[in-house]
Amino acid sequence: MSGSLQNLSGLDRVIHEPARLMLVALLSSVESADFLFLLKESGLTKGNLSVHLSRLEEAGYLRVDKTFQGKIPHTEYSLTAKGRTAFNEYRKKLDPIIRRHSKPAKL
Amino acid sequence: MSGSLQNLSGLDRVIHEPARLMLVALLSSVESADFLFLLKESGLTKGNLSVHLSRLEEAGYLRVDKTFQGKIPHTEYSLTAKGRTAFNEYRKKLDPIIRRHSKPAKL
DNA sequence: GTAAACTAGTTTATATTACAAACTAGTTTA
DNA sequence: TAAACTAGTTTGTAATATAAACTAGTTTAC
Repeated sequence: MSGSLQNLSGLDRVIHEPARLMLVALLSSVESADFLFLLKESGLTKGNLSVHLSRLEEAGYLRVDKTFQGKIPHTEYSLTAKGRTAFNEYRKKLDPIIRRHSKPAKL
Repeated sequence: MSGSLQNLSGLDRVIHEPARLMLVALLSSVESADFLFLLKESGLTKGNLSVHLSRLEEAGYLRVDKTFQGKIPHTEYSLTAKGRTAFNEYRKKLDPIIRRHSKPAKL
């Protein structure tokens, strides 16, 4: 490993998974969101959404606030500071690959 | 799925895998590269590199040119037009997520 | 002349996943 | 009282990624 791309090997897999990347990107643009909103926005199944949210919570990237609105349970999800930092780190790593270097290789 | 992030579900998994993303990014910046170069640049093990290159070849993203330099086998890998297109598509999809929208959420 | 190091892989085995579907447990509304 | 709702958990399957072991030859150093 001598090139300048070695950084990709340490890419945060928790965030890299498309479903979770979608969720983290979504949550990074709002203060918080509830389960139903994330379900509709993401297009994931309930089970799948639940598992991915759990994974983000385990990683410490997600704060889960469970309350009752009357008798109905209501859960709000929001990124933690750690989650925002991890997302920013992730974007920083991918940025040079996603951005155009503007000098296309001679074909 | 009503939001603007549904595009991520159709993300090209062949390219998304970090090891292959690294390889494709690498190959997109050169005309071609041989096995040893990719091995050193990527930091992957031989078997792993071999498998990932096969997967890219199966997807039609990679052209493999096997020759002999004297009696020693030499293999050159280069992206196909399809591979370059797929990589550009991939970057186009991730771009809005990786780029800063500049308006940070109110914390 | 033979053992080590090289090119360029393939095969195998293990471990981790992602995902959908089925299930749980309760509440509300028609 | 049955259907639809919130908010999940559990389970089973299938696809991965990865490292390690193996193949098959060539070259070089001792």
